[in-house]
Amino acid sequence: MLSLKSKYRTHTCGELNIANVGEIVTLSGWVHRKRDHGSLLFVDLRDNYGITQCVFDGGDENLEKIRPESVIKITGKVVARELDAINEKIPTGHIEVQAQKFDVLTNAEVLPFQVFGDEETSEELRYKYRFLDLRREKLHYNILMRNKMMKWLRDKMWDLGFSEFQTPLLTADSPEGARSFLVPSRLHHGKFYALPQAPQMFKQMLQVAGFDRYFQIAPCFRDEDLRADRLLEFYQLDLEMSFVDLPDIQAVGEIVMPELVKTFAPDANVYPTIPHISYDDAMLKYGCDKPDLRNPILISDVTEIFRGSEFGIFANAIENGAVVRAVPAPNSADRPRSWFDKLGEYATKELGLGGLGYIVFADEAKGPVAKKLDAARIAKLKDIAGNKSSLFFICDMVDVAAKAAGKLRNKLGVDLGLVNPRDFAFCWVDNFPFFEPDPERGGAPAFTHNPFSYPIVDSIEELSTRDPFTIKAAQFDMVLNGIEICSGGLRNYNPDVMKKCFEIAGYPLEAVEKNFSGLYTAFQYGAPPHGGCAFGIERVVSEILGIGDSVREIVAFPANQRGQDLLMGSPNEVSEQQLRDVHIKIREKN
RNA sequence: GGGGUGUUAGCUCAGCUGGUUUAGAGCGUCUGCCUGUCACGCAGAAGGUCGAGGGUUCGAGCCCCUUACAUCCCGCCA
Repeated sequence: MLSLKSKYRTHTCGELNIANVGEIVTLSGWVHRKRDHGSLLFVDLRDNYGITQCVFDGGDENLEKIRPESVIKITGKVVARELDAINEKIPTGHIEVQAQKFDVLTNAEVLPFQVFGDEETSEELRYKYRFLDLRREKLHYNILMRNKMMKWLRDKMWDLGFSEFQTPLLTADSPEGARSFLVPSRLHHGKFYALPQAPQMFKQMLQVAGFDRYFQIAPCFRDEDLRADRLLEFYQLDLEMSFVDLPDIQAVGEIVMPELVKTFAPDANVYPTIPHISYDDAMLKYGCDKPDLRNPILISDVTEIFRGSEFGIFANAIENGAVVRAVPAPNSADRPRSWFDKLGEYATKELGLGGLGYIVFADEAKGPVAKKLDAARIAKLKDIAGNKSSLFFICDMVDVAAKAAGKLRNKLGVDLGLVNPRDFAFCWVDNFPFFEPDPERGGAPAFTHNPFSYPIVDSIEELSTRDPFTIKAAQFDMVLNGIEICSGGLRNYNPDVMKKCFEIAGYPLEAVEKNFSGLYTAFQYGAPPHGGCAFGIERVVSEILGIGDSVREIVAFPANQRGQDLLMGSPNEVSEQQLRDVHIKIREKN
């Protein structure tokens, strides 16, 4: 490693210990904290590597005036602390530097918020002064951990035999998926580049070019509204492989992801197996396509139990095509009435349901729903719930009921303390439908995922003749603790199959050539069967660091929720000349 | 595009049913004191258009309307 010594320091603020006692050292760093005792003054000096206490015996008027976060250089002698003065909280706590002289390198103004401590501050202020925010212990640590994980992932991919590539950032807009960021072209009047939503077509092209195994830690851009778990620009561990089947691709995730978690979260309890769950099963049992397997609650379909029952609201709705989903709440029978009322309020307010029926199984079945049901039906429901538990019912059309049940399942998991945050449960979700009904086109088939994935059929004949809604995609997601961390699959590398798929999805044949011309052309000249996937770096890293959804906590310079960078002032206006150069005229706001 | 929540000192927040004179607290800042602190301590001071505008009222930080901004969610998206 390159030496950290310079004219500013002989050591860092994190390395001095009892072995250095007696040495004359020079340290440089930020004034983390001052404790002024008059003619005795303590300064905690901080740099990237740690904190060292420096003592000024006799005081110093100039130093007393130095504000926190000023940068100073101190020279002095390392001395052992008295036994009762040792600070076990920091690695340098057995020594201190008896300062002999100091220089102020730069002064700090009064701070907009404190670097020391962990007082909460608004995002607005934190982003405006991100350089201060990044000095704070937690964020500084997060960023460094992210660095380490990136290197680990890169090394791992090399070790697994992948080659690393870079692909263009100024590329062509493609019609699928999210909205692209556009960059106007100066040389080509009225034309635009698009920033890639993912290097999808390039990585497939590299397969056609015969590179066999590709990876890239790729920047991706999507011009969509933001959330806590979404960024305008984010990174994917993107990979693609030739001559593979689904398990060959998934093997990468099976090897890399659990090991990454174990390496960087030594206290983690990583579940030993990674189950495969079909999309249909996930929607039924977990009420979403990204189940959190740490939560033991399983949703059941109880439509048949309520069909023809005395509970008229449900029975009638079932006759009109609704389903009933049951969400058990283990060991909740002795919860007070208010607990159930609050969940009812959650169901109507947050989930938009008409109400939330439930039965409490405390030896007897209790609640308004139970009164309307006969003993046989009650017994079946009790089998699902278990004694000392309660069972919540959601009755609606299948999609609505499934999703609402999923949200209730998540809420119950948290409320009942069933989810351990240091557990890490991976799963694969697969067997996605290839087509879904498009309501805007009268329920005609449309691509469910992207048009790149391969339909699971044996022949073009089968593709042509089968009910399109029964066809599954060679496509999978990897899910960690209820977070979708990866999406991938086998690609549609066969031009004839591709054309047929577009035809079923209602596109004219020319659309294939127009929208995917590069790739479509490439496939005319011998394309290997190939597939791959991409892991969302920020999501994985934030989950490992235990900061959950808030993906911006591991990005050094994130945009705020409105896509602005308050520190650099982006997006900003440009000069008339710059607009002219790229042939742009700003429209009136409409 | 829609909805929830919020906006009071530099920061984090309290402020009751609309009525205690000068709107409070902690942290920070400034001044003074302090030789063993490590969230140092003690004494004092400065610091507020209560987001903005309008309305109701004898009286508004508090109620109503408009608006701006922030944040979270839905749509959208990975």
